[in-house]
Amino acid sequence: MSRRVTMADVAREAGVSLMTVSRALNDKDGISDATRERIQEVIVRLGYRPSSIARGLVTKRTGTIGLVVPDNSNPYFSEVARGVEHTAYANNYSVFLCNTEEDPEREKAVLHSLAEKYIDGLVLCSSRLTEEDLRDCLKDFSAQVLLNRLFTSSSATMVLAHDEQGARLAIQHLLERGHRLIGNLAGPERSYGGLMRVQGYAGALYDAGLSYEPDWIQHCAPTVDASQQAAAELLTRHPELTALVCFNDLVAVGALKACRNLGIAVPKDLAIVGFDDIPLASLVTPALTTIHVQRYEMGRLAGETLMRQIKGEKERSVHLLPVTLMIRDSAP
Amino acid sequence: MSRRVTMADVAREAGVSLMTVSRALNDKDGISDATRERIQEVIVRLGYRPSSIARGLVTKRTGTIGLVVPDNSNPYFSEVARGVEHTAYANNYSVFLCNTEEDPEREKAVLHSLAEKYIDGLVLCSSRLTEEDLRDCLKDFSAQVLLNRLFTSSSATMVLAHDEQGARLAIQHLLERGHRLIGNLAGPERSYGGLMRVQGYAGALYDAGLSYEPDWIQHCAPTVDASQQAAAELLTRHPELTALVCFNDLVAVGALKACRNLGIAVPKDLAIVGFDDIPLASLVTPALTTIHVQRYEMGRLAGETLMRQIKGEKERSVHLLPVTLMIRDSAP
DNA sequence: CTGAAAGCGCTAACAC
DNA sequence: GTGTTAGCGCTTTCAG
Repeated sequence: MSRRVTMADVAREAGVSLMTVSRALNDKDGISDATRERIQEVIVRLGYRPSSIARGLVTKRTGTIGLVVPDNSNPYFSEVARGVEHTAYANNYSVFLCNTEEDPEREKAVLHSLAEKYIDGLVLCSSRLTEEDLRDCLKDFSAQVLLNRLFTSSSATMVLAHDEQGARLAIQHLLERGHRLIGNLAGPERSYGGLMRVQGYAGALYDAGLSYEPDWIQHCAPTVDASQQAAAELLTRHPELTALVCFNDLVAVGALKACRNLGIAVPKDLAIVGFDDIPLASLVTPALTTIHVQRYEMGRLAGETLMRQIKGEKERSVHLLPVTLMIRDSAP
Repeated sequence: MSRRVTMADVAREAGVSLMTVSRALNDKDGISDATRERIQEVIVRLGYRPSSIARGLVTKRTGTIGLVVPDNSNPYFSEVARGVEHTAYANNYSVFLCNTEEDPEREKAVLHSLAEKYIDGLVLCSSRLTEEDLRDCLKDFSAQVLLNRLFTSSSATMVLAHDEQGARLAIQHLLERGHRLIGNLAGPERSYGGLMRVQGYAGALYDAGLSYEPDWIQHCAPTVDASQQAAAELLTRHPELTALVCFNDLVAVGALKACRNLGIAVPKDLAIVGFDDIPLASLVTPALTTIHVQRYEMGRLAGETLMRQIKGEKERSVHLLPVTLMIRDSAP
């Protein structure tokens, strides 16, 4: 590829000045229809592409945003990402996708790299950073939206699923079906969402005048394998449990597998409720009763919110997305 | 956020010239350790971030690549994306992620937008464009890797899964188990991978001295719902079939559901083989026998290949990734 | 070892 | 309607 064609080439070829080309490009007025068309023709003929790099240098706007997620191959985040990307595209923005792989060092690294790219805004998902590190990193960005994490010591805009409410819905559903001994496969110990979900579990039981054994709560990594083992331990330790709420659907599937091994029939012997409603949830057997989280909508909302922020509008700081109970076969 | 700190600020504060700061930044020599450290200190103190925009304008290298996929929420592509992003990160590159949503117009639009961003390279997945449109779009990029599509009239580098071989493995497995009447839920009619998979199906049967009815091949959209309906039609039309190979795992899951409705026992009455081995495959009941495609590795390889291309190395043009048969319960 | 000058491709501000 | 000048923040080239 030889030298790329520049605005100067177009100007020369069309017999006008740089400014006139620039105006034609940006649909500004103060230019006759004739020249506009002539320039347009030259642009097409030469295959000219304006350089958003050069433009960005002068306008201080790059037309790009950053999206940082723990792992794009996790269906939860890939769906969020699609929502963000969709909104960005609709607003003529491009998005940098970065995976942190749950590694705080890597998270800092990608945030620094995004800062050097002079992105116009940032959507940050579920950060592993301490509040201090986070504050330090975020100061490089003028527009930002935090997902799934409440960041108390900042005025950053946040978009959250109503995790606590979701857990409450799950418990209420089980209580209505007569369950009183409800275990909790609670996922990672230090996840903000996980914490809220445990809070909803405890709160719903408390409100019903019931209590739970701390030992009914078992943490585990949010994967099928880790959960399968954790579920086996929990259910062996507490065979009296008649129901299990799970951190998310993957964990619930692990529990399902554990039950199959232990000869526990779901939902007859044990009811299981998941969380998130990823596509998998409706495809396993028995299909999972779970809490539906609007992941695409979450990404979309984060994107829209960010776009408004970039345009300089004031934003309210917390958006709480409602969740709903999906009743399927694992806890009918 | 006030004005961002620039190299000039650092230079002034450190009492040196712009050039010296630039040299310190880029680890060039011709600068004493003392000044280097002093500059480093000032950089940290001021929170200076070099502008990759300004740098890009002069160096013609932006440190960014583009990744275009049909749909990032599809587990196939989200995994490919993770592979690409991982390699990019390891090479200090950032990735623009774009979804085309299978829309050729949108695909052209994102490619144009990426061209204006002056990305250093492009990974393009499974294009819907005609060869002519594609050639036209690709000429804006100096380094490029095409995924899952053979582009005959170009010297572009390509990374492909061995789709035909995969289909052959599936058929051979079924033949070994005595199946002779094998249907094909063949997915979208105009997908390159789909075409190759049908070719493998036909080829393997032909090589075994067997034939198949054209009517045993039924196309459908690659979703669970579309496939469920298509499978029901096919199996009703041809109850003699004893096995079914499917375009991908989602289609296979649709077939599984159709069988459940029709009272067909899998694998006893009908064996089913999927394709891709997405996480879902091992989690449904019965677990899917399927063809494993190394999606992450595909992304990684595409990324590595692109990086070498960017560095100016000559690349061989076609990388064919091997696939393997995963025997599970749907066709033991 | 360090600095001054020029320029990357574009737009903002002001002429004509 | 259109052109001229200056400059965005950096690196390259050439002097010292």
